Amino acid sequence: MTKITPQSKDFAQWYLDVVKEADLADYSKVKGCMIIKPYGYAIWEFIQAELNSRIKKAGVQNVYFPLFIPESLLNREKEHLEGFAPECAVVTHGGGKKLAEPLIVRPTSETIMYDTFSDWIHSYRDLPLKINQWANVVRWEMRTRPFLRTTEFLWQEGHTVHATSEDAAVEVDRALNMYKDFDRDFLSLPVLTGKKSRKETFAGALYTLTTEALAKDGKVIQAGTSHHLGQTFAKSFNVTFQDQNSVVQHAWQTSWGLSTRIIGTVIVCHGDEKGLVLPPKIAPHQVVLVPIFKTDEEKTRIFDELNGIKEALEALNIRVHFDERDTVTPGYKFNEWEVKGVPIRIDLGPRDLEKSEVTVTRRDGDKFNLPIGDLEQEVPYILDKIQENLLEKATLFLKENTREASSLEEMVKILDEKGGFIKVPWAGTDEEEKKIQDETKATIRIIDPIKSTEKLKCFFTGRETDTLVYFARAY
RNA sequence: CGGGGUAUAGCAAAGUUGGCUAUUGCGCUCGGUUUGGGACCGAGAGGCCGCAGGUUCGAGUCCUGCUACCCCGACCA
Repeated sequence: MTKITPQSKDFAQWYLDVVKEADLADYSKVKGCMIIKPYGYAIWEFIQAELNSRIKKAGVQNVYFPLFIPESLLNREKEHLEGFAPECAVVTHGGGKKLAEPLIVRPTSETIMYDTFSDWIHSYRDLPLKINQWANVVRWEMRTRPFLRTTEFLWQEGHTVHATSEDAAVEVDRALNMYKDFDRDFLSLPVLTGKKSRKETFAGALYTLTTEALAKDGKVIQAGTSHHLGQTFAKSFNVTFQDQNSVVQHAWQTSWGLSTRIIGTVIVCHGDEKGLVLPPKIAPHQVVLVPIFKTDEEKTRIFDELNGIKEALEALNIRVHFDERDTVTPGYKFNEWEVKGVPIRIDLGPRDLEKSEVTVTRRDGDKFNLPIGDLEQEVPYILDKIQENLLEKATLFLKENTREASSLEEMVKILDEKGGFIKVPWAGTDEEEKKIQDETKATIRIIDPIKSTEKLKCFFTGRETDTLVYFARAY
């Protein structure tokens, strides 16, 4: 593994090294597509399971819609089409024959779902409709990186339909807060949340809310989004209902999603010079046991002891892996599990055994000894501590790297030297935002939901404003 | 799609003005010694030198074309 820190200029290389050495994913034969390997997929399964349960608690049901979207359906909503058409994969042949109508491999499922919703929804009694699907989508991106941006990726997409704009807005907020809480509680990731600027809003949406995380190289990454779709799609797809007064109305819709990119986000936010660092809640192995011995007699005693520890910890629902391999040395194992980000390593050798102790190494810091008898009490506590500590460190990093600027020059200076978020008063137009992007590569990541109580001067135009925005360079 | 770069074993590389059986390290297999921070010795297996043409007695090496991938931009979750 290249010995570069996540803060260094070679961050891109460090990232690729971590993905490879931690055995998360491989390249495939198709450019931009990746093979998610067992260790990486296990992480995704923990993310899925937890988020799925939170989605269901919100009264949302799972469904599955087809991979293919008839071209005419995608064309139905103009803004949406313009946003996605350039990056669509299109199937023109099937069964050896040219198709009468090309099929789009879904880049997202609004169009195919909403065409069906128009059949499902007739009355206000059919609302709200809340569904979600776990699926793969394809977007023909020009530049890809494992997890952070791949041609095909996995995600969940939630889609809800409501009778009023207010009801839809509540759902948009709920989804955003679900992501925010999930990121914090489960992934130890603090995120900034707020509205996207018009330029960054989802194609066809009224407005887009987002969660933005800060990577260790000072760049920012969109981790999950929630869109208020207004009645745009409802009008294009005839999603209508009769209200209590027998009046036919267009419905109000939302969509929200979180993808495998979140794994990349965990890597760039928690990783260090030794490799991956996993929050315990998504670690495939929360504890790895490494035996150290010379003689067969020692091996027998140490294996017995470790098997006992494994059983005791597993009874507490802790995911334990006993590394029994005799083909590699303990030193090799130490490094391998560090690269793979395992939260706790427990070593047991003859010296420890004599004192009825084990050597415990925390991936996020200390190494210390513990009496074997204390493990059942201590290990769950240490796992919690690691989960908390990662959040604390990331929160501090986010705080330290969120700065203010009073001019464009000052913003660029900070971005060049340190990166991070730059909080500024803003009254610019879409064109002025584009101009800043062209000159500085920074975009408005979020508009602060909290308005200033006093009048401020826009850092770029000098115009009066009460709006604050966060600029950053993003992935 | 623009700019730059690279294609030699699973991975990383060397290969001189064209010359003999294509080399080295890591990894892999077998045997032995090891084992508290990526062990050591010995013996092996593994190659369409990216693809297609051309020049030549002779091409990994020179020429032409193609393709793929990587990096930097534009596009994006």
